[in-house]
Amino acid sequence: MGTNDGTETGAGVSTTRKTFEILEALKEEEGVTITELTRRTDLSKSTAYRHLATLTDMGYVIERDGEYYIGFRLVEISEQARTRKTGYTAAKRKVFELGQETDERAVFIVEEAYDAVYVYRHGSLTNTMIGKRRPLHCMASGKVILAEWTDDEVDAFIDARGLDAHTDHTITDRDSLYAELDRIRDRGYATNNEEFMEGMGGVAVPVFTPDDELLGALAVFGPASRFTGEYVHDELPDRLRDKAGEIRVTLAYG
Amino acid sequence: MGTNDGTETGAGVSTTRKTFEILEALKEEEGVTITELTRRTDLSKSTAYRHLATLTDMGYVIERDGEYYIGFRLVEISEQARTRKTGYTAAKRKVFELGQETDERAVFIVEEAYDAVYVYRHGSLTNTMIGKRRPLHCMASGKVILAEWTDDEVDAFIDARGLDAHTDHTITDRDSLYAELDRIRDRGYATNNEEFMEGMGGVAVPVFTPDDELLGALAVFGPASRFTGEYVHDELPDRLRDKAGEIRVTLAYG
DNA sequence: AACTGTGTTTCACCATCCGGAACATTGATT
DNA sequence: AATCAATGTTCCGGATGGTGAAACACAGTT
Repeated sequence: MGTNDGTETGAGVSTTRKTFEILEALKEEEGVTITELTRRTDLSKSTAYRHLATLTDMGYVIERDGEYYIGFRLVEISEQARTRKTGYTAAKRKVFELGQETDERAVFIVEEAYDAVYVYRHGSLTNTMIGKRRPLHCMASGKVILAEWTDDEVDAFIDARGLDAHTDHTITDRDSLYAELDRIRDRGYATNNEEFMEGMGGVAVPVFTPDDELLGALAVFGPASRFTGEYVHDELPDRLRDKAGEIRVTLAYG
Repeated sequence: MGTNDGTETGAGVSTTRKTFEILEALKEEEGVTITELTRRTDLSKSTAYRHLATLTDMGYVIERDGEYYIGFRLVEISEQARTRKTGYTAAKRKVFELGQETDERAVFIVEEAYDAVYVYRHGSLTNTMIGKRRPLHCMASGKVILAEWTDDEVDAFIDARGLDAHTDHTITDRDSLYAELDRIRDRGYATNNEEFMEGMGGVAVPVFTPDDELLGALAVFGPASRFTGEYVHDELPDRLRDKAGEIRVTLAYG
């Protein structure tokens, strides 16, 4: 209500915002000292100190040699999101199998608040990526999810988030997106033609529960040079569909 | 300061405590409604409402059909803990290999604030367990970590947390624990003889970085009936040691 | 010994968090 | 339809307690 200038203040508890401002700052670095934190955020030193004291006291933040880290107690809370639906944990195993069998990076992705969120991942050395959020319209997984929505829902998404270009190949207008979604509904799988990042390709299929509720998307991705022809249009979609089906079966029968 | 009765209030930001009281409550259930939350916590309805509004606005909590859930944005933060050290992510892969090769439940465990914390896990259908905390003195993994500590450090742990009995087999006195730790240092691995839960056995080895810093522990566990004889004293320790060594090598050379 | 950069503590002010109660809304029951 | 119960939402005065500036303590450096 009233003027809505610049930064959306949002209603509610501003102290809580400060707390999470600190946690987000701790997330970025390996280990942060108090004064470094005051530099990065616009909190006063005593405020940062008091908040950190509270967080370490509760165990959500760990202090060692004057440096502060995110503690594992937060993992305990956040795991609720990843294990909420039994389908998610079923997908975890399939992601690993996919990664091993195809030798590509494999992920299970879910939509939340109009973002594609990495829930499980396999492949490559680093597995930083989990929890990261990507725009729906320029990911194979995101498009495969959008393809399951009604036109109204897709419209609402476009209105809320827009269709920003990430590369020259990104779909940036409404009609092209609708055409693409139709093609995806036809084929049963989506591809990513360097739409999010130059040189990166991918394939994705939707994952359904036994009662046909959309659970998320299984996807593999890698260098666009390799993701061409029947590999990307036959072999991978088949394999992905198999795994998605296995998740469904797992959910139906123990 | 002053009277320190019952619940340790601790110093700091009490609003933040309320926020996490809510998050912890959301963690327990599949989806919580506001009034249910006020029942479970001793927060007034308007307070709960205001906090939830803030948290959903920031994206840490998701609201659907009047029910509130932990959001994936918390995962993004907490992953910092799990990917902080490259050794952790190296361990992730080895845990999975262990699980597949041995067909037992395999875990990578780390010590934090005198608790054994599950960081990665493989095996069995549910993978709820990640982030969970266990007492150090009655887990194979915990004892293997204690065995790397100095006597003073172990004493401090005992003074702080005690040696509570979880089963008839739990080590509950200081001298027995010291004897056990000596045996572990000798052998290079620890076993769990139904010390945490009746009928459950396990084996663990320490994981070191290239510069001999203790990273955590690799462990497998399962029914005590199967965890006997040379399986638990030769085969599994050998296999675990191999994997721990591979983590070390991975850290040393890409 | 002076100095710079830390972490820690104190303190008075006033922002803002709180809880009760009123209001809105939904859905069930008669 | 109308009543009722249960829940979500908003409002508001009041005091709780979070806040920033500044003082203090401490370490390492020049």
